[in-house]
Amino acid sequence: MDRTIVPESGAKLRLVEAAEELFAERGFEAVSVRDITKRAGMNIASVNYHFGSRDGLVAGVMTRYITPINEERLARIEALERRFSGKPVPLEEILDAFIRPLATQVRKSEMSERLFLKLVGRMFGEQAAAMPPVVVEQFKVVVTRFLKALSKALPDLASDEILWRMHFVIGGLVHAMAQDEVLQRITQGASGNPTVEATLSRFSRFAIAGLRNGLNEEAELVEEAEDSPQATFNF
Amino acid sequence: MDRTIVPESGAKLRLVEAAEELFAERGFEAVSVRDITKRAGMNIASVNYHFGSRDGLVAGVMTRYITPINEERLARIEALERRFSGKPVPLEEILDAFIRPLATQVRKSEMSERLFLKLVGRMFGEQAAAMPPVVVEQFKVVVTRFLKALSKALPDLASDEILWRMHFVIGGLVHAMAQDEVLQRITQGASGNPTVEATLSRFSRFAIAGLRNGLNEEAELVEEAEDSPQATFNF
DNA sequence: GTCTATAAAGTGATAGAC
DNA sequence: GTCTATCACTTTATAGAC
Repeated sequence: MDRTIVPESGAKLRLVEAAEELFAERGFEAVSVRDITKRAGMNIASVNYHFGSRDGLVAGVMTRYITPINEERLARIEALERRFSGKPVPLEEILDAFIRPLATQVRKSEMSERLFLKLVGRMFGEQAAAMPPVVVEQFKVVVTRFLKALSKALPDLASDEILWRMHFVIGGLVHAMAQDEVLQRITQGASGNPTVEATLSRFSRFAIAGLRNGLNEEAELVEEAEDSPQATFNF
Repeated sequence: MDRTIVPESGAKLRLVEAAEELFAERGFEAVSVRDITKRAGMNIASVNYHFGSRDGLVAGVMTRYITPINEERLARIEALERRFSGKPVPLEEILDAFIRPLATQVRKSEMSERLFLKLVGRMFGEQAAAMPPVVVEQFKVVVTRFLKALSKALPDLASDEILWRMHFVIGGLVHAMAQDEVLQRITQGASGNPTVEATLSRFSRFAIAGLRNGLNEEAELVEEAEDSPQATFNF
């Protein structure tokens, strides 16, 4: 049995590609080994032979795109930090380093844009339980690195506020990726049919405004916003 | 068999309550009828007797909280439109009408805050396929109504831009609700242990900034000061 | 309404022939 | 590496006794 999780060619690749499509369409839980082997045109036993178990295949699918995305994120943020040598990296650049790798990998992928984004969206939206430990660990590294950069770019924000805002950003990103057909259905196509780049760019502008909220405005407003966050919305 | 989907008391309620907890913890797909009846301390056949099928129970769980939330949203936006009689309702008020009902229902619920938010978050995050048609229809009404209000509040934004921004808002909201433990784990508790109200309030400020991005902020602030005397909302 | 027993179909995994 | 056949188990649903 091949030890590599994600192969470049052969039977493993065929299985991974069939699984990706099905997982994107129906979710990780709702697809059986039989569904996958049937679509791949392979034998039922092949999943266990090549991946050890169904979970092994799930891990392979998760790793295949998430790893390059996170590696590109790290490479970009490191390049930015070198370029700005100690000084804070502008917020726009940080967010670009976080989001652009999605577009990069979409282009590399042979899946349709729509399916690719659904797949990546599901990896976060659904249980992280199936995520292989390696990927989870890599994620921690990425998040930690980006939070540190954000802290320098937004020095007037409390660190827990940055944490929460980044959490909201990731949520919007995941949702925008995975749930596009919901938007289409509710609005009967009024959202147009934009490219992935256009949507990600639209999202970036939205997210930057949210991250920067309360800064760069009147000083009074900043004070107010940070003093009593709860009183703002008196539930 | 009782025809009401969500009962006030008795066997149906016990099943719904057990199901809610399990769905919140593990997701709608990963829980079996056996799991539910076991936790409810009831017989395996009771789900089919009381709800016709597993899907009937899922529909009951979905309806139980989403319906009141959407009804409260509609009541609030209608009240606002009456109060502002034709003039645009301020953005802060619109978003408040959309988000506050979540806090209202959390308080009414007997579940823990954490579990309740995970449950509601999952209803959107996971497939809307299981959502009963009545609820889907109600959702369309809510979204349409709020988009119209947003268009009046943000007259300089193209309608498809408003659509997308609202989509990002809902995504951040869902993610913030359903995935709190991810945030906790990655950051080892640095996000604090805020109340639901505090989190929703934090999110509101983030979302309003994103929605308003690119518009003339000074003009907005002046208008806001004149239009809404209750300046407790310092967005 | 509640229970037992069971049907009918699906699940992941594997032994062993080729 | 690929295949068949099958195991052991779980799933939802239901018929029928009480």
